[in-house]
Amino acid sequence: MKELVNYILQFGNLNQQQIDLILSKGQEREIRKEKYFAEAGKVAAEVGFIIDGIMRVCYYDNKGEEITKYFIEENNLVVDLESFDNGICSSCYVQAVTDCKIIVFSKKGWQELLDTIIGWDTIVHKIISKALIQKVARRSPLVSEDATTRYLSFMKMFPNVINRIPLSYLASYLGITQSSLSRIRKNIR
Amino acid sequence: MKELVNYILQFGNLNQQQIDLILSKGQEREIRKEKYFAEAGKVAAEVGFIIDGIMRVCYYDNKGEEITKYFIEENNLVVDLESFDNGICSSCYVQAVTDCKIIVFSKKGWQELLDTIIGWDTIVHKIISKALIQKVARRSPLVSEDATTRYLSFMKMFPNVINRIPLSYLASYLGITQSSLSRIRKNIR
DNA sequence: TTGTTTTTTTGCCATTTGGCAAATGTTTCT
DNA sequence: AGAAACATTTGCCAAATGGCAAAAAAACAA
Repeated sequence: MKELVNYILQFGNLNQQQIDLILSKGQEREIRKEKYFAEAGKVAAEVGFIIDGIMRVCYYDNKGEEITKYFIEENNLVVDLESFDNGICSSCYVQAVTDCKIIVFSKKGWQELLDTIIGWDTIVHKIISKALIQKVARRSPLVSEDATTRYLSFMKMFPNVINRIPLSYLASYLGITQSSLSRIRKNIR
Repeated sequence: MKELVNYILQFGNLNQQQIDLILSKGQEREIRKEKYFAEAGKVAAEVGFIIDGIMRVCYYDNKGEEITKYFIEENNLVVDLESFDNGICSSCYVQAVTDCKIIVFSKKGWQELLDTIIGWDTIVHKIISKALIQKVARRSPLVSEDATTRYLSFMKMFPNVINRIPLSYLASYLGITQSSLSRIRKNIR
């Protein structure tokens, strides 16, 4: 759980008692590659923190194509905020891309922390804002760059991810076809 | 200021005194078409709420091309959060696309509200989360759709914006060239 | 109105990317 | 190891988009 504690303390200070309380609400869980942490059509009921592994958020577009919206790496929260906060059905799947180890908080446990620990809500706000800003920042350049540039940027940004994920996931994330991505790889070598 | 009050009250309850305090910190300002509300390289020092008009956030990519990252319409907050919160230089310009009327809060006034009004931070957080989630939701489909679909989606989503903005802004927002966008328009008619 | 400037459209052709299917390579399971 | 399932690469050609420059249209100013 050390990773989670370090992560949280970046965003604000907590005493040992508060940290222990937080950890007491978290439950460690393993998720096998390709298994789902959350599914479209269901209401998100848990907040996860990835200790090890890579997950992805994906959905099916109106042509039935599976689109990877983003990847989430180690040391990040994973939750469909819109669904979790508002109790509405999620439109995305959250799937383990590699075998993952995560810490899970139930909605109930999470709420208890918010009610109990003074300042926890502020920390959570900061974490969430940062994550959302990061999502926008990562997704935006993909619109204007050409395919090769997108791939190179991804490599630069996630050097340790690129060899752990299937090409098809990456292609849909970058907004290109598998074959195009394969050709781009070839040209770069 | 009625618009601002309605907007805020969607996210939480406040009494009249609190509302008056908020409004007292806001200052009405007009921004002429093409003028800037905020500039790249400067630290964001104000939060704005657009009463009337359309603004856009844009930057110059490494080829020197001007890219519109998103449009912001009436009844939305406008602020570069990363810059405003962390005191770092902004990487984007915020520019009026049409003549705009906005309500402006200085960083100082904004902070005073946060310090004074209990629950205001929660409301602000909700507003910001929603806005960020919306940004991701709008930007994401642009990656995977083809150019014509992007344009049609934009038209559907912003029917009352499309005729108020120059083609060049829209093209860079959609990630295509002006000429392509012009041809797409032609084919649709 | 007239002339000037800016924006948008269009033509021509090059380049990029997609679609499909077959071939090759890799993983998984027994 | 061998077979089956799955992932990636490749070839071929079609379709989409870009680049550039000129023409047309629209907006603006005198």
